[in-house]
Amino acid sequence: MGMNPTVKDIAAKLNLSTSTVSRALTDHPDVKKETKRLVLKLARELDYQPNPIALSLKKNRTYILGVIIPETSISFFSKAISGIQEVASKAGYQVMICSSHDSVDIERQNVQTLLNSRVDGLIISVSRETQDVNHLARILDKRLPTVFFDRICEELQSTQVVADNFAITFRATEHLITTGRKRIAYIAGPQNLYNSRKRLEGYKAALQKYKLPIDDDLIIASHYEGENVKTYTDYLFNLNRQIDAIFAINDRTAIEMIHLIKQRQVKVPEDIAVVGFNNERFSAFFDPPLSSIDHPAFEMGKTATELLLQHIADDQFPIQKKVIKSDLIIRESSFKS
Amino acid sequence: MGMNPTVKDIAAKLNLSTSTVSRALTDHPDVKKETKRLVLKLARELDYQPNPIALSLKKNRTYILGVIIPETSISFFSKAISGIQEVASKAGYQVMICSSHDSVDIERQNVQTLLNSRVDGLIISVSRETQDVNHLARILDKRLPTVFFDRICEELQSTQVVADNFAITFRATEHLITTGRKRIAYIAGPQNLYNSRKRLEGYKAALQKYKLPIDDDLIIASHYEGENVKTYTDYLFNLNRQIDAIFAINDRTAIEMIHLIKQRQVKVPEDIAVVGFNNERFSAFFDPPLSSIDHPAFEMGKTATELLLQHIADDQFPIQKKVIKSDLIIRESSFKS
DNA sequence: CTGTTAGCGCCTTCAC
DNA sequence: GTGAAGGCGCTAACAG
Repeated sequence: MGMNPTVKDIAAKLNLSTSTVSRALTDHPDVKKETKRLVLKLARELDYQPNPIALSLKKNRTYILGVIIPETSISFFSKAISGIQEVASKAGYQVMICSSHDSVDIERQNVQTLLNSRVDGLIISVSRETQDVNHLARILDKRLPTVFFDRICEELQSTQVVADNFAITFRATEHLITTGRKRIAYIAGPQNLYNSRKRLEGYKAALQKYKLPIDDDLIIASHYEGENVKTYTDYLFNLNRQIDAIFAINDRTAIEMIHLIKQRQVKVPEDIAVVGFNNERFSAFFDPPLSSIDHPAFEMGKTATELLLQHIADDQFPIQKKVIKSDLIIRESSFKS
Repeated sequence: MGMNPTVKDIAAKLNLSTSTVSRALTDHPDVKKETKRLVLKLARELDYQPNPIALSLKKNRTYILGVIIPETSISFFSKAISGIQEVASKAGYQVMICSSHDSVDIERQNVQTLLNSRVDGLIISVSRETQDVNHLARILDKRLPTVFFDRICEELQSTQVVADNFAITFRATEHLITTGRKRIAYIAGPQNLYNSRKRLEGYKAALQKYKLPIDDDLIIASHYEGENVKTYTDYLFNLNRQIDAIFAINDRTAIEMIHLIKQRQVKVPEDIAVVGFNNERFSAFFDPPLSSIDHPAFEMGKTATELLLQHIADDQFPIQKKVIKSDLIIRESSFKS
């Protein structure tokens, strides 16, 4: 094994004490210029790197941030991770990521794992199953700096970073209404998730504003990644309610629905307008190009991390609720001029 | 701060020495049953968790695996990460991920960062820019267990996990040829990457087998994520070579090309057949559904990690080269029955 | 300016 | 069975 050199090794070769070497290495003023020069020279030659484990033990800080998200391979979260990494690494922090796979049980384990690892702070987006939040409350009790993002827990007093869920679905629904749609189906996410609730509220509020009826039959509570899309689609057509628009909780669902709608010889957007959510990289190239909502994943990750670092630096840093703006991208699936 | 209890704390409360407590906690045989019971009980009450930092310092192992990949948010790599995490966490390892953002300079930093963090092993997929591999050779010199996957370095003597790049492009090209295509354009990845080279070889070999000419004008060396797709497409049409098929290095490029081809009133697959690479989640729902190659990302991540863990457990474990099979998924963009 | 001592939390001889 | 001592690598307080 190419063992790493230690302060002791350097001290021995130079006939110095470890303290002097340590001081020279950390640029302490009380070291003779010549001594410092020698130490630094040898350190470079040996490719000395301070052992972060030893430093952690001493300083009781690991310079590691823990992240708990439902799934690394979901595009929203993988982009958020990019944002988290960017801010963290600039600040000299490492990141340790755990996926809950949308299971509370695994989420509980993740919390335990990261607490055991003595991370300096935590960034969390809760699982789809999370209702009981005791394991999360425990973190806050320990006063470990923590930021929730996207899938937050409203009942927990902590810093949060969310998208403008209500406003953006309101705006997208309004877009459908003002372009002449009247019976707009809504494929909702699981209603225990903060996001999904707020988004559904935005949809309903827009209908109300324009005095359109809220028809519960047209609201489908789906799972996250568009399972059973065929079932929903068949259901909507069998209703015989002459729906003229569909607003889906994610692009995956929207795209599969368009596929199924076209198979029925129904036209998009002429007969049915479709809007998705997430603005996936491919959505612009569909036929027709998919209107969607740009969910600011990268920026949410960045902001969450910035806030977390401030909490770590200052334990008096006040709790914050940050809202990141989403963007409605109108393409041909919802409106053809 | 909710300070974590230590062995010392438990020892003090029980009027025992730290050694005894330590022994009780690690289930050492030389401890009186009653003593052990008391220690375990108190440990549970205080929610004692051993400090992994201290353990690391002692054992000179961190139980952390380092991962260096080009970009967390590219779907292939985010799926590979899932596979890595799955195996690692089952074995009690944490994972520390760094993105090189396809830059050698950042990759060098990543190596340094992870070496400094004293990870127990390393999983690497090199950046697009990586030509000089000194920084990677250094890792092997240190005898740090390391596995390369997908984007490997052929010149480095180390364990590797790759897809059957040659075989699968050969097979896809053969599929195009046997369904009647003769002038097949190929959008290649950067040729310094192992994958891209092997794939291009597979394409050429298939043409040769069927005695079709290799026309360099039809081979375009692109970047990873389909930049300049419009330029390539215009170029191919302006060639006036009557191309009847396109094999693209990724689905993103394939899909955008189909979009552009359709705008020219040219039909897919009747006039031009298209095959992509990666089998993205959306590709089945395009119009027409995209033929693609299923690149076994998750499994490659799993396999790489399993091999790494074996290297860590046994430093005599011999170097391995594993090939994971890809799958050709034929949909309507390449063949309509 | 430099060295000695002590301690971060844990485990592992060695001694009784 | 149990305790005391020492050390993993580093730094900070205390002496000179």
